[in-house]
Amino acid sequence: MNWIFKTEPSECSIDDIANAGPAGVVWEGVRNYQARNFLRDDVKLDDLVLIHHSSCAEVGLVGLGKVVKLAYADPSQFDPASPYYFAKSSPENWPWVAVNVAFVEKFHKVISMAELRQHPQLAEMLLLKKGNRLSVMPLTKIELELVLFLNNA
DNA sequence: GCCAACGTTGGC
DNA sequence: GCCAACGTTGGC
Repeated sequence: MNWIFKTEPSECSIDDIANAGPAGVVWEGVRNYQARNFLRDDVKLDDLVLIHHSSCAEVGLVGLGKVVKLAYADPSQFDPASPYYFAKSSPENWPWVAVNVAFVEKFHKVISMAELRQHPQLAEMLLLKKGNRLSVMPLTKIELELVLFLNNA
């Protein structure tokens, strides 16, 4: 499948992913059950991931990554020093998973949500839905291909 | 910083 | 298990 992952660039930007090398970055800190279920059950190796910068000056799609490690226990849930620490997690029983995401490409420009909204083919894109707060969401092949086309347009 | 939308919590 | 109150997300 194909995905959009949201990230705050102050925490993990497309450049950080580019600098992480083939092992990728640890995609940690997902603390929503619906997003967790996608990560755990549906995200597969080599799935392509559009990277979306949120809560920043230039919100939008900034590049492409791919999944290089399947879901495993999110290490941050066990780390009291982490903002993502989850006190109820134990080594035997933990709810939160991480995957690793490696760099594929950085877009020539930030593709804003306003630009995406101009394309009727993207009307059903979850990212554009009102009130959507999922940080991990599926994307159709058509939607992905159109975004990649827009990057080169 | 505003605020709509959604998720979570907790009393009952 | 209902639902009001509260907290968080995240675009604008």
